[in-house]
Amino acid sequence: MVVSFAQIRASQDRIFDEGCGTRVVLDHIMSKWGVLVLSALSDGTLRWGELRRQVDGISEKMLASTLRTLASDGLVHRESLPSVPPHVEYSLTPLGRDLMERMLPLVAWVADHADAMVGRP
Amino acid sequence: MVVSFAQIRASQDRIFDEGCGTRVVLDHIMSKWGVLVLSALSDGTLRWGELRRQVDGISEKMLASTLRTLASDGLVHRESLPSVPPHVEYSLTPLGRDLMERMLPLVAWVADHADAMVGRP
DNA sequence: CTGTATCCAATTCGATACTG
DNA sequence: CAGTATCGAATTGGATACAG
Repeated sequence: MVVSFAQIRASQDRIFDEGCGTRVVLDHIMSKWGVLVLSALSDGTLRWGELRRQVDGISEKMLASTLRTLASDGLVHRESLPSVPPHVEYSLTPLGRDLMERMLPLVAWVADHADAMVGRP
Repeated sequence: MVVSFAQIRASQDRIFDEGCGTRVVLDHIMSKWGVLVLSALSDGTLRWGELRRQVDGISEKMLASTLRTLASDGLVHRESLPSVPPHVEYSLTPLGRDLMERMLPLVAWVADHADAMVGRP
């Protein structure tokens, strides 16, 4: 198990340089909306409208853009059912579930400690 | 151990609403530069100039702003040694180390998988 | 060495309106 | 229902210069 940042850096040269894959993916999943969309989907499949309601404050533009990014990263699966009216479902891919196994403990920690942290002098 | 997003949500009402403490802290630590600064500090104390070199691409403005935010959240400790020329050291607080215990596994996962993810069709 | 101040460019983002 | 298109506002961010 990796426990130090030095170990992570050692695993590959220049792994945290600007524009490298690691930085790009970090920007996607650690973005304002990325975390929330991924977290919402970690409970199971959701439709477009359900996602929009669960992720408080997200605009349609940002939801569409976030979903496209996460899907192209292979973290989110989009399934369009051929019906009228349209019915589209979003879910985590196996890769996405693997990621959320690491992310949820972090989100849980923040939820636990946030109120003691904000507004400090 | 919390494993589902539903459990996290259940722990407090409206915990993921816009403007709530959880969202504010998430924005700080999951920000573009927040992750990288915290990661760099997780290896130990660093001076201003060392941080600037280790976090590739960060501007002085963003480094200053990121450090102020993380310090006011109680995650980073700033120690100014009274010498000429000035010598200032930054390190994680116990709270910051606690956080990084959850964040480093996530960063390590991304470093491992990023190159297989970016540039997918 | 460790920052702060200022200006300006780039990007993000939200509201609104509209389509299949 | 599930998006796309467009616009302008707001925010972010970098370069530079400078101060303690």
